[in-house]
Amino acid sequence: MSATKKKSNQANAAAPERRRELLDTAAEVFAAQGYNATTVRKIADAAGMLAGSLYYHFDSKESMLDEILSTFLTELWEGYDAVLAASLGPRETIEALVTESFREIDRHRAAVAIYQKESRHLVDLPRFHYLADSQRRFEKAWLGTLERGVADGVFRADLDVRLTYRFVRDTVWVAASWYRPGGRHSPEEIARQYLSMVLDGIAVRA
Amino acid sequence: MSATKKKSNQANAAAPERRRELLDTAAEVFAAQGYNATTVRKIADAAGMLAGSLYYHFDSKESMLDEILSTFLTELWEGYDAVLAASLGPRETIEALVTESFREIDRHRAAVAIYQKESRHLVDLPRFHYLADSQRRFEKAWLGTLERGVADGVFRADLDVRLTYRFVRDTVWVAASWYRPGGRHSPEEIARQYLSMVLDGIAVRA
Amino acid sequence: MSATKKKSNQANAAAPERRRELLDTAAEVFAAQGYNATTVRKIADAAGMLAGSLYYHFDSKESMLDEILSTFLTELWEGYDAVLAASLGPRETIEALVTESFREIDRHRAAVAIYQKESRHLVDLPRFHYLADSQRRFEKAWLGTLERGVADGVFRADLDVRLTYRFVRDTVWVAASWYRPGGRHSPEEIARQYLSMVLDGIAVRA
Amino acid sequence: MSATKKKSNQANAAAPERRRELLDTAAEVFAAQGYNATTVRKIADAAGMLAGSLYYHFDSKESMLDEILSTFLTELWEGYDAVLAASLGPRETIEALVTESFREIDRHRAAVAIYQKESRHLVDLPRFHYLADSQRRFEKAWLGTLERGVADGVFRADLDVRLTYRFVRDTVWVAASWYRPGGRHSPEEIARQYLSMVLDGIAVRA
DNA sequence: TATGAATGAGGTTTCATTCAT
DNA sequence: AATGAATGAAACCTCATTCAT
Repeated sequence: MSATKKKSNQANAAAPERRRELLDTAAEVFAAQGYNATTVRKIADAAGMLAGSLYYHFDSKESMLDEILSTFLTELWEGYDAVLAASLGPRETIEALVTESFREIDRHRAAVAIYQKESRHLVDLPRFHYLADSQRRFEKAWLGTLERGVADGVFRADLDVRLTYRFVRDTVWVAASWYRPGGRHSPEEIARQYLSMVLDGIAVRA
Repeated sequence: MSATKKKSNQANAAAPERRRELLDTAAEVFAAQGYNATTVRKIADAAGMLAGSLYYHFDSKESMLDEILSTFLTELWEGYDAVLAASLGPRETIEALVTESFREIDRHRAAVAIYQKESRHLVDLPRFHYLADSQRRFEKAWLGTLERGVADGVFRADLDVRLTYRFVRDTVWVAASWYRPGGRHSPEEIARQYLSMVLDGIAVRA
Repeated sequence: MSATKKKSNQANAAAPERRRELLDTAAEVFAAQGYNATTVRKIADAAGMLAGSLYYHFDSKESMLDEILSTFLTELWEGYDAVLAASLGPRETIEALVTESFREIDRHRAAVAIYQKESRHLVDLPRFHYLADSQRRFEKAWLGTLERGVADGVFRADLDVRLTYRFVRDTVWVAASWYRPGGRHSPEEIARQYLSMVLDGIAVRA
Repeated sequence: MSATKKKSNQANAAAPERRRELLDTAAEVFAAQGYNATTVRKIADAAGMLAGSLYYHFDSKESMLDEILSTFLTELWEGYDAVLAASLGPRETIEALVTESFREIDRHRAAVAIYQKESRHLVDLPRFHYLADSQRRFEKAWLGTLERGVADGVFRADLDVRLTYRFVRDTVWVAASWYRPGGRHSPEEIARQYLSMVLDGIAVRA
């Protein structure tokens, strides 16, 4: 994902499971404490090794973050692209995107939480420009679907579509901050409840 | 708010304008860059002084954060308590709380953004235990109102009230991440749109 | 000695020689310049490393001081306890304590000098409360022996025993301020001279 | 005392009582906490003013120390010189010097304590060279008297006179660390007890 | 005389990173 | 693969000192 990856420590692609383990550990700590507040030593502690040893596996703390986020976004877009390629109606598209999003939160909770908290600052770094690309595609997919729904008469025309987009987008992703995999609700159940609220409202109809 | 406030630099309460100016500056930088990524030098630069000079006014970077958050929460609860004391019906209470919340975002955008991003880690520090207290009161107010609404038959009984609470709560506060005071929408307009969406849904009624 | 010693850098107890070397270096500088006037950079210079590198081995400048003093006191009390356990007569006990003291000065000159200069302020810090404990035991041992000697008729009854205790105590320990190991006088020789003066006086007998 | 005293704040000789008050305050704090550990703010707090205000009265923290020490030494030498000019016998000279010393401790306890703790480092600063001068005169007076006493047969010849000098000198001055003016013993009484111990010993004569 | 606010140098500490083993 | 020790930059903070009022 990041543009320039010299030969670097990617060479260790020979033992990718260890890499993945370490990245998962790092992601948990980043999510719990914030990227800046996370020292490389904390990650190493959590992984049962010394700080310096991490540099056998990764170029830098930043490259860990990079790999966590880019891996997540790659998988996210696989799911989204499948949904978008299905050419569903606007309501069904929204339902599918929301459901897919909660599934991603289930699979990549830490990465989503990191993305939420850090992406704003990171976008400024050349290495993380791909975050901006992703955001643009994201907005296009969601906003487009909402607009199509308004045009088709399935979504209300009296709401500011841009405001609605922001509300919907944020509420979905911020769920990563409280969601715990294996909890009371499956991702699909959460998606169902959320969609029911957003589509039909919480008020009893007169 | 924070437990031990010796005589310390709080003594300068005599000339609070400069203090407030500096705290506003600090809050902007914290909100823009994140608390940990904000160096005390950046704050000083933004305030047009040297880093060390900040310590004439404040004990530490952390105490600036403390004062920003506690001031915000104090004002927030003044507004909330007024609403709760009015003994409105559940729907009207939700409407008033949402409107009040967007007004607070309008007034304390930076503080709200900081609160959103940092409160999770901060709660662990004894000094910031009051954040947890506030969260508990917050949950009680919102969740209680939703439950009362369900009991009264004004809110739908088929939605998980706890999930609904989380969605509603998050959507309100994340707005601080994109809201710009003086922008296209007034806080009241945003609240209206938001309430319309959450209460009645975005789908056109069958 | 100090109450809370998390895992921290004490963990390096596996390779204690480097630690001890560095502490010896630090003790020399502390003794020569005073604890407060000693910058951590001066210690690092004397040790041939950079200031930051010291923090690989120690938590803080204060913890270096703590370890220097507590190590010294531990060894001192080993010697003292052996003397006190021997149940000698009062005069012989004083002789043995004085001799042991000068031996400790010989072995831990820097630590003793630091103790002399800094213990008064340090006792106020919770971390250094053990200094007060040590002082109490110290007083009990010396004062008790003097009192026993007076009761037994081997020490003069016309002197204020408390004043005498202070004079004796001080004279022993201030020696650390001028004593140089390997100098003209061995610790035992100094002890002998000192005991002769204190026991029999410097005046020629009438 | 200190060589170069430009026009400086000595100009305030108009109101010398305030000056003296402030110096007494400063001396107490220096003695209690050590010169380096004493911030100018602590002195100002103790004097009931702000740190900056001290600079109306004094050029610098160092010049306060200078004035405290030089004033003390001036008075000390007035007393010593009177004793030395009296041409007493060696034993009577020692008695008079010790008595005079305890009187100085009574009058200048803080200054003596500071002198004890700080003079070693200070001597290196040009401004405080006079401390070295004083030490030389001091040694000459005491050591000379002891040697004269040995030659005259009033002091024992079997003791190392240099060691004895150090013991006597240190024990006298270190008393400043525990002496409290207005306590159980007058300076003269302490001197009597001390002289009795040092001259005749604490052991009962066989 | 004293205050309030600031400066600027320097101190302690943290931390990502490197590297020989 | 990992350790142990160190580097060096930069962070937070302290403090003597200055100065307009």
